[in-house]
Amino acid sequence: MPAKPRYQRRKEDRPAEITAAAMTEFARKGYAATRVSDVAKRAGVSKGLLYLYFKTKEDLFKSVIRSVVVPRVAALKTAADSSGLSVEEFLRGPFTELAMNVADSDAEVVVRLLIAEGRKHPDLTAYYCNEVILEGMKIVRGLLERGVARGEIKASAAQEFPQLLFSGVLVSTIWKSLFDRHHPIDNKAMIRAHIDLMITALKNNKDSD
Amino acid sequence: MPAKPRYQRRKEDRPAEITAAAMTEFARKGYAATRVSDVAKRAGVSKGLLYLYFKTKEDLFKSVIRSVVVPRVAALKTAADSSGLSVEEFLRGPFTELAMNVADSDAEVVVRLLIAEGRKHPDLTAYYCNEVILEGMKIVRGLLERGVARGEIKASAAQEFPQLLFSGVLVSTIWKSLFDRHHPIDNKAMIRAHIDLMITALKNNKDSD
DNA sequence: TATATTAGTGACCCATGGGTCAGTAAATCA
DNA sequence: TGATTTACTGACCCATGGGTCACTAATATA
Repeated sequence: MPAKPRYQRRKEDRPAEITAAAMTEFARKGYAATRVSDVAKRAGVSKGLLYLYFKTKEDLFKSVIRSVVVPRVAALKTAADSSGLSVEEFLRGPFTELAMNVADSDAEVVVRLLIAEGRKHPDLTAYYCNEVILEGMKIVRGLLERGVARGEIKASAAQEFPQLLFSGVLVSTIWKSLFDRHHPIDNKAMIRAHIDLMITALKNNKDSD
Repeated sequence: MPAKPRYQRRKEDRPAEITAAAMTEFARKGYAATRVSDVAKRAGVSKGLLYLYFKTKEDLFKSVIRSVVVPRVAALKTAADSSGLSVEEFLRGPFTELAMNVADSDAEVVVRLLIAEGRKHPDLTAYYCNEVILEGMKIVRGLLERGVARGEIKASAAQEFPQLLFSGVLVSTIWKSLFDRHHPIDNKAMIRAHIDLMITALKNNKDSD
């Protein structure tokens, strides 16, 4: 009777499994405080194997970021394309959905990691800036301009700074990661409140009273 | 002729000087990547002396945070007390001033450090949450309630989530630290834009059109 | 069943950097 | 002008953890 093999060779699945394990560890302890050996252990793999698939720890970090960001960007683009929607419909529909999703998923960790470690990885930050931030801004800006043209909303500085539309999610993310244990709040309600405020602001001229 | 002394004993000034040096180093490289010896060198002091005034590296970190936070909280309280101001006057006056100040000073670094390292220092985070965040929220909430009572603004979810008023500064801080080199923006204009939007939202009911 | 290939292992190397402490010299005091 | 105190130095210690590599064994092939 042959003893069961000590391990199986699963070349295809290893990178994804290791990336997922790294995600978990980074989320718990941050980048610097996470040991590569812990990631390996969580992935059920030796440290040596990890270094077969990832050249360095930084490489692993980048892989974690991309694994979360790439599908999210795709989702945003899809949402933006499905739109004969009005500004309000878009913001209350797909936009809210995305915001909620970011607020309680892996993406939350990525936002935190990027803020924390971004400056040490300039090429990663550049990638993120172009592929996520500027892309997101372009979509929202386009939406707002169309809304103004259609007379749904008034012109405002939100067109110049569409990133402000995302500020609610940002607050929610940071709150969740830092203060929620000390002072828990209803994050989804807060995100909804922010979108409400923004919609009200967009519909009304700032000179009105 | 006596050679000039190799060093002077300056017990009073050392802690502040070391804290300032640490602030600079942490700002450049983050907490984990900063070597205690680098801080000492910048402060013009030996590593041994640093450990005479600060028990651990973490201790030093806490000192940095407090050194920036404490005077800022005082400023906010003062601003809040000087107020027969209307909501709009307060937001366009002292509040804007504080926001601008945070956006281009040491405070920016502290915000980043707290987001990055906060979870590893729970007692520091608790302190910050209570002394800064909840305090700031209380002030803004009080202001909003008074504004509603006086009929200056409409009731809104901003009363439940006054932290949303600060979301513009947060976006600005993070933008500056991560994306400004890739895609520079006028941060002060953005902060002003955010306050404009908020004021418009506060003055108008969300059912209006 | 022998041979070749390569996924996978884990003991090891060593640079790094937080923290210590025996000693030094600047100020203070008698 | 010694004697005492203590702010200050810097060489040292050693735990930590990123990264390597000689080896092992699971699969593929003939």
